[in-house]
Amino acid sequence: MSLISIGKVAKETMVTVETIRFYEKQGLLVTPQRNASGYRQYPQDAIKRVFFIQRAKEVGFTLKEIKELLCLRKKPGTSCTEIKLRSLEKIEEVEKKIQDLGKIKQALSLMVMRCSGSGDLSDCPILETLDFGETRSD
Amino acid sequence: MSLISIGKVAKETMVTVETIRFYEKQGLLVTPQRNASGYRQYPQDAIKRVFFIQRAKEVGFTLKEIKELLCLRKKPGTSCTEIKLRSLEKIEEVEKKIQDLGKIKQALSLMVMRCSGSGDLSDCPILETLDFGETRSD
DNA sequence: CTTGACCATGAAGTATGCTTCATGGTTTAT
DNA sequence: ATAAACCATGAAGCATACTTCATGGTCAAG
Repeated sequence: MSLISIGKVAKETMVTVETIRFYEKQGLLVTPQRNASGYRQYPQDAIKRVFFIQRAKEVGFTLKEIKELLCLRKKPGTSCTEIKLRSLEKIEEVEKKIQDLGKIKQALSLMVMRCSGSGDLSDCPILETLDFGETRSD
Repeated sequence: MSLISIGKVAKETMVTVETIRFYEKQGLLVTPQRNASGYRQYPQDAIKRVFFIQRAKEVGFTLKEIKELLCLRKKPGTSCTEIKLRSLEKIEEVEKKIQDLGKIKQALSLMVMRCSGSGDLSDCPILETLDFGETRSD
């Protein structure tokens, strides 16, 4: 039940109050209640939401995409089937990112192993060890 | 051996020639050889490099960070131990991102399951299903 | 009752990552 | 030999995601 101030949300999530107001303007945070003097009053929920935004940002989602993720919900006019479909699309996106990261990690690991070994690390190890396999030879 | 033009690199990697020149200016692509008329001549390698940049960008690395990744190499003055250390740091970063993505995927999957079930998707399913567990109650 | 910490708004400024523009030389096919 | 396609440079413009600034109201402590 207890409502919290914008400063509290900012402190908990380690972002500035300006950023929170910015997210609100961009539609990522629902416009909160105001108290008598016009101060924003957030539900505890808001903290989770800001954390989610931060995490999603760190893995390459834009604010627009994050908004879409946060808006995947049942609105009058959207069918459950539609939400399901869009969620599945998003899951595919996420899986693609996980794969990409896996490849980057593999390349880095290989480099570490080479470093430990007798290897001569020449020009650009990360590129040598890295083969994404998309060099079309047409 | 065969060198390729900037246009070829652009076509293969599906970025614009301007972007490639921009990456060069930012130090992400090594300044290429020039032919008699001043045209850039890239090794095949450049294509891989641009692909790497694109992928790293999609998972949330900035150009500056990508440059660091691409520069993890043996330069006179850097010890193998140092490269190893920095690589291990990068691996941790990558693992953190993979974890974050896993959580986002989990939340999305849960939403899909709810959609399939009899569930009533109320306010914001992604937040309901999502618990990052970092709501400090101090 | 005032000082410092907090809140509000709107507008302008900044960093990143390109994109577009203006201008002009090169190469290739007809 | 000329038009279309490609290359070059530098400067300006643009979208995204904030940050800073200017200005002023609110509130709790001493």
